[in-house]
Amino acid sequence: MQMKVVNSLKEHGLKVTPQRVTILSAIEKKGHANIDEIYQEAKTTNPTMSLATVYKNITSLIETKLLKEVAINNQKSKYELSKKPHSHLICKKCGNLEDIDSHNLFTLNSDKLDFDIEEVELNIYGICNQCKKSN
Amino acid sequence: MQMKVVNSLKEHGLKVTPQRVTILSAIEKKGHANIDEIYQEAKTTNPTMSLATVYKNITSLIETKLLKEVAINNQKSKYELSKKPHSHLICKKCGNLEDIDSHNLFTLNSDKLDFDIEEVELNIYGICNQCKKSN
DNA sequence: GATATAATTAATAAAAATTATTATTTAGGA
DNA sequence: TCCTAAATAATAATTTTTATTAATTATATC
Ligand SMILES: [Mn+2]
Ligand SMILES: [Mn+2]
Ligand SMILES: [Zn+2]
Ligand SMILES: [Zn+2]
Repeated sequence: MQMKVVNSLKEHGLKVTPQRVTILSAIEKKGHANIDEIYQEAKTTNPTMSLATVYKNITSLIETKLLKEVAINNQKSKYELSKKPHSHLICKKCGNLEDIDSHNLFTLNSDKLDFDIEEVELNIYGICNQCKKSN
Repeated sequence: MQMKVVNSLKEHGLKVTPQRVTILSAIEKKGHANIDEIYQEAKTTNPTMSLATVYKNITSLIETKLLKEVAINNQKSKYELSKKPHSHLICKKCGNLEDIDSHNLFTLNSDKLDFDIEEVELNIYGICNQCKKSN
C-alpha cells in the first residue's frame, strides 16, 4: 500500500480503508481532480467502489485537512492533497490547472485588514502554453 | 427602471427584459449573491419569475461579461456585477464575502510565467470581524 | 403607432449532482 | 480472536442544473 498515504490517514486519525487509500492515491496521481475524475481513476484500482463513498470521503478528508478544495470558475471543484501553500494557473480554454510556487510570485500586505486570515488563495486564469501553441 | 442596468444591457447587446433588469438589480443590491439568493430577491420584484430564467440569464450575463462568477470553497458560487479588479475576504464561519481593494494589498510578479493572464483572483479565507466578536 | 420576427420567458420535464438510508462488512483496539 | 463503532455498497431520495416547448415580448422596420 501507499505508505505515504497510509501514514497520512493515521496521523489524521482516520481509519485506513482501501477506499481511502485508493482515493488519495488517485488524487496524488492526478495532482488535482474533480469528483468524477477521482471516481473514475479510483475504480481502476477498486472497481466496486461506490460514488457515494467518494463523496463521503472527500468531505471527511477535507474536514481533517488531508485534502484541499480548489473552487474554480466555470468548472466543478477540484481536490488536491494538502501541501505547502501555492498558487494556481487555470486555463480558460482547456480547463487545465497547475501549481505555481507562490514564492516570488506575489507579496501580500495584510497589515491593516481587520480579518483573521487562515488561507490566501491566488488563482490566475488565462490561456496555458499548450493552448497558446495549438490555437 | 434602473437606468444604469438598462444601459449596461444595451451596451452588451442584450435585450432589455424586466427579468434581466430584476436579476441585475438584485445582484447590485446584494453585492454578491448565489443563484438562490438572486432568485429569492428577484421574486420580490417579479413574483412570476422562473428559476430557469435566472439560470439561463446568469449564463448569458457571464458570457457577455456583465457578470462575474466568484467560485468559493465550500459554498455555491456567487455572482457580482463586473467592476474593476478587486480581491475578496471570505469568512469561513458565516460565509460572508466582501470586497477589498487590491491596490496596496498585493503585488504580482508574473514576468517569467509562460501563460497569457486574463484574470488574477486573490481570495482570502478566514474569520471576519463580526464572527471574531461574537464567538 | 402598428407589424413582423427572432429572442425570451414560464412552466415543466429531464438530467445531473449530491446527500440520506440501511443492511452488511471491516478496521483496529481489547 | 473477538467486539464494536465506523465505513462501505447499494440504493433511494433530494437537490441542483439543463432541456423542451408553447406562449409572450422586445425591438427593428415600416
Ligand atoms: Mn494545487
Ligand atoms: Mn467582489
Ligand atoms: Zn489550456
Ligand atoms: Zn463571519
